[in-house]
Amino acid sequence: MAHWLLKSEPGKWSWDDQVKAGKEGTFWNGVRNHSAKLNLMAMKVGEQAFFYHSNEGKAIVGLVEITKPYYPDPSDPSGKFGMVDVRAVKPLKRPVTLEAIKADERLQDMILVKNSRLSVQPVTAAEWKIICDEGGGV
DNA sequence: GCCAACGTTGGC
DNA sequence: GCCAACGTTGGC
Repeated sequence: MAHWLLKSEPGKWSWDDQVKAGKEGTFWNGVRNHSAKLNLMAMKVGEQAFFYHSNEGKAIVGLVEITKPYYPDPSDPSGKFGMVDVRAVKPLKRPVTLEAIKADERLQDMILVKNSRLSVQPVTAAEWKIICDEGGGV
């Protein structure tokens, strides 16, 4: 089972917004980057992803689950990009900050560290576990 | 098909 | 608010 990391600016779409979207979840749109698109396409229903706040907060704050696989994004005029649906699973007890990730030598290979601009990223099983532990357990 | 110019993202 | 990194666009 693959794991992922989704970034959002809390001013546009925050963890609280995601929680309010409830069990049904909602679409994760706005991706306009081919690397990110490939990652979206690889996602399967039931897989989990970290929810990361960029710019403000700069921390992983919660876990979401994919509820619908890749489908076209109607807000994209080019028709090239798509989206998935996600629902909030649970918040981390303690958010894991970018600072903490950068300070952990085991996490230096994370794309978040190496290519901070990619908005949809894969996370390895090892990284997933370390961050879950760091965040107070799942 | 190359590459310069431009726009956007996101950390600081 | 600044600027570096990256992607995309468009002229040639």
